[in-house]
Amino acid sequence: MTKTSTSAKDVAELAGVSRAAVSRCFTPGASISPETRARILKAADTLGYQVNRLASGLIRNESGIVALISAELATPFRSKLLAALTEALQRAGKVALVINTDGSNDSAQEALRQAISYRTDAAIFLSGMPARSLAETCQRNGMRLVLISRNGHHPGSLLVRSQDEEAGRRALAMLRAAGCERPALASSLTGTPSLLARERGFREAAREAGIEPAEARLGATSYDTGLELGMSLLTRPDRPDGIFCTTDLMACGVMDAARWRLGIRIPDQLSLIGFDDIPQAGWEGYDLTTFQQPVEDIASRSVEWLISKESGSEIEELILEPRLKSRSSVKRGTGGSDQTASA
Amino acid sequence: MTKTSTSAKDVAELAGVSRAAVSRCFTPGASISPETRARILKAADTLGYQVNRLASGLIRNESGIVALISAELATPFRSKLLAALTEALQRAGKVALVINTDGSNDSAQEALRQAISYRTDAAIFLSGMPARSLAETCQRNGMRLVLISRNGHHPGSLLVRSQDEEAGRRALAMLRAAGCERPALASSLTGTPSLLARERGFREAAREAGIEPAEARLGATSYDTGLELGMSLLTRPDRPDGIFCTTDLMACGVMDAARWRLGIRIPDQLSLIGFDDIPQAGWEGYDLTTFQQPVEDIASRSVEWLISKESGSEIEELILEPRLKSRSSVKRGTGGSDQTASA
DNA sequence: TAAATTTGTGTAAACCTGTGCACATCACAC
DNA sequence: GTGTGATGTGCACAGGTTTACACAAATTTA
Repeated sequence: MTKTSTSAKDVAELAGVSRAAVSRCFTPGASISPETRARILKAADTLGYQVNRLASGLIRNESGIVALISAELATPFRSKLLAALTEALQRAGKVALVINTDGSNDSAQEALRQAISYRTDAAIFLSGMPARSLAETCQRNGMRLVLISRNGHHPGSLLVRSQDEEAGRRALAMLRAAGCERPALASSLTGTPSLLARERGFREAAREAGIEPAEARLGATSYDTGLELGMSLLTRPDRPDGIFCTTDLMACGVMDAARWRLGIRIPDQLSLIGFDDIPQAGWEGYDLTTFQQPVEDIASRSVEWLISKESGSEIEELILEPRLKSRSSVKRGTGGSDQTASA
Repeated sequence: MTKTSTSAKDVAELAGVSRAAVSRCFTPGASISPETRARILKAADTLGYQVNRLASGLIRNESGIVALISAELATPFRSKLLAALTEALQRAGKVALVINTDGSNDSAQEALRQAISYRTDAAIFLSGMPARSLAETCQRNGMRLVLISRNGHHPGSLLVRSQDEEAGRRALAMLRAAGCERPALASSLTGTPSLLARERGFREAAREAGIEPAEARLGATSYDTGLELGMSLLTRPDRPDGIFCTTDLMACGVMDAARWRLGIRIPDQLSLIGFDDIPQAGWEGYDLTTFQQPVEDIASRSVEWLISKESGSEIEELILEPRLKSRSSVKRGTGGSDQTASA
């Protein structure tokens, strides 16, 4: 009936040692004799004792908790990243506190406050950005910050991103190599930095090639937006014959609009390229050519950075190369090889 | 350069009050005068003070943390549930600690140990089950346990599940009403209790109708398994004309195998029913008839239960009715209405 | 005006752990 | 016998908070 769980004191009494001994028993590398250690472990086992990490974190100033701050957790890409991050954290002996936001910076800021109140060892942002002043407060307190696919750069925090602009350029080159004469661009209105970079790369490469691509930008980064984008672009008089979607989720929507609503054949009449390599991109019906985000790398290297003790490690930006997943949604080139012209 | 963050003591000094006052300032309902409260809030703001919930949880014996224990976080249904749970928890002033497992009971047990070491207020299991003894230890310490779609029942914990068996029965009835003469069952080998119940319902209803349905059970509960299931069932000499898949994810695989590998038309030649109502089931190309799991309900009512102070609340089992989402993957009945025979 | 009540504040103990310091024990060598 | 070093243990404090208790001040009541 006791509301409070068993503490080190109880274990110490049962084992007939001091509280300090049981603390040392669970501290790797502490000086303790094998026999007392065994006696304590036995007592701990019968009592079902687990070290209280709240108290431990309080005194050691290291809670072992890392906050993951994100919006739209149920989205394929986000959930994939979330899974990879939680696994990487667990491998490193940390544990993930997941806080979801509505995507706004205010909401992310509030999430960070939550993280601070739990004295989180670090915070990883998948969405939004905290104000500079709060971020500085965090870092003064020894809390590491990781920003994934964010743009603004707080000194002392790690910035992880893909070569988005480059991918946009490659997408245009691939569409042209596939013989597309009217390439188009489809994106959302969210203004996410990584999406903007992909758009920019595509647009600039087009300009360099002397092409003015059709563009459509609508709503949120979702499948439904993809459907609308498809309808909007593919009912134009000068119908595009190749579309680069800044996200796989939207690409799936575009493909479905083309195939099921307009009867357009993929890739004969329309080539499609996405970004992220979500699981659905590999599904039989889509088989979408896309750029694979190295999710595992992002996760493991982020965690690696934030558990490295030396804050003086110079690396503060991590740019990863997305790997092209070439599938059947892009028409085989006009005899040319798959060489994509680089900038 | 101080490694330790600002504490209530700092705020108290700056505001010229005692540490107790600043504690009362942040405790709703505590007795404090408006002017000192204002002075403290101002001081807290300039110092960027956040109440240390580690220390708070230590003394109040209530950390505000709830553990979510699950495998395969990146799966559409799981991530949907996870998102709903984290949101519901945040609305209730709690915060979610996500621990992922490999699906085994041992792994879940280990996760629960982690939860205990953080003195979590509650633990919600989406996968696996802890041993009875450990579960009892938790409850003795005032930690609530919620088991979602699990079967074994620890007294004192909340069991949340859908009417799976009933849904299986309805699935068979619907296929028959659609004119299917060779209904079949497709499932995974994981032995998840909810999947088994759906299978059982389907099988029993078939037996009662004097039918012996074809069955296929393979591997994990995944899209790829669905592909294999589809190939396995649909290349039989007595090819099924209706399949109930115990999961949407597998149903998508079955549909893709039928449509893209075997050229079978849906629903003319094959009717399909799934379970869960994952987002992809509503996508244009699938438009899958399925049973919608009331994810929001599951989340909000679980959280409601676990924050209710009175552990004497008698309700210990929560059975939710999945809502039928009737879409185009099932052939329109032979003139009959959509009445599904109940047991 | 005195007594009784309310209101707000400070003091100190409690929660549970990690760890510096002092000390006891033991082995060993001289 | 003492000196030296190594090893293991206990004491006591620190870390940041909540809260019971005591008490002073302010307000109401008689």
